[in-house]
Amino acid sequence: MGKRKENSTNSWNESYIVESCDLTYAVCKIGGRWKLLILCKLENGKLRFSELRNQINGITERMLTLQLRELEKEGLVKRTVYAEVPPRVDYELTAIAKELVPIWSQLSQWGAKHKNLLQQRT
Amino acid sequence: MGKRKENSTNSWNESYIVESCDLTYAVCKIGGRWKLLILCKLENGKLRFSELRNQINGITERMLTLQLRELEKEGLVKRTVYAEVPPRVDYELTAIAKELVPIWSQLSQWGAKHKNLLQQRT
DNA sequence: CCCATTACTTACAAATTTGTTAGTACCATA
DNA sequence: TATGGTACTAACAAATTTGTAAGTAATGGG
Repeated sequence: MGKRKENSTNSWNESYIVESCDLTYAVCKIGGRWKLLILCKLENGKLRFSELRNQINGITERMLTLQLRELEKEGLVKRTVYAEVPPRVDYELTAIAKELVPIWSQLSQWGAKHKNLLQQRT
Repeated sequence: MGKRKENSTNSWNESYIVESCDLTYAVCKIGGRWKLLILCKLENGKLRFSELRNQINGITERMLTLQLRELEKEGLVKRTVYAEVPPRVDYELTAIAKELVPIWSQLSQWGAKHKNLLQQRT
């Protein structure tokens, strides 16, 4: 009983997103608990799975895998598997993901500014 | 039995956020299912509660209230109550929220571009 | 007095997202 | 033959987020 939810925080109804603004679409791509953190770490080049795991405080292997899979599917991250044992896999930003870098640096500055403002009020 | 989760998608542990990057902090402020949609609608000036409700497809009054409250608390939206009956309340962007506008327009362009790329692959 | 209007609340239920724990495969090395 | 390192998966449980449905207050007009 009760209708199905038609959308959730980060994986809405594709049709809805596509109809609505590109901004919402964009934020979906990088939203969620871990995605931005992962993308940030890759900003300076390739990293292996284990390097990512160690650099991102608190992430579990499961979450890292899930998020990397989504990022890959959405074309933000490129995954390379080397035919070695023990396995070696690395991840890097795709061209379009790199285009986000200047944007998120602005956003980051905004964040810092906003944080200061809020602290002053307290 | 199982530790408490120390963070959730949009309302993590303040200390963790503050320690970690400003980018993550910023994305938290505008993350979640509805916040950006609300902020976008306010881009061109004040709107009443009911106007927001009508312009945002699918939002419920409960969610609109909750999100507006958070945005207000975080200094992104200013709420003005008029002493009238029936009640009249309007919402507008604060100065710091307006600084986001150029950023989200870039993000929006990125979103459009990314959407095209993905479609070409299919 | 009764109703309409607006901007909310409240209590509850469901869905989604995340976390926990325990595996798996592969081969090289001891 | 047993062990170790790497990059995962799978099953389950818990937390968080969102939705639903039903109120509430205040007052002007009929």
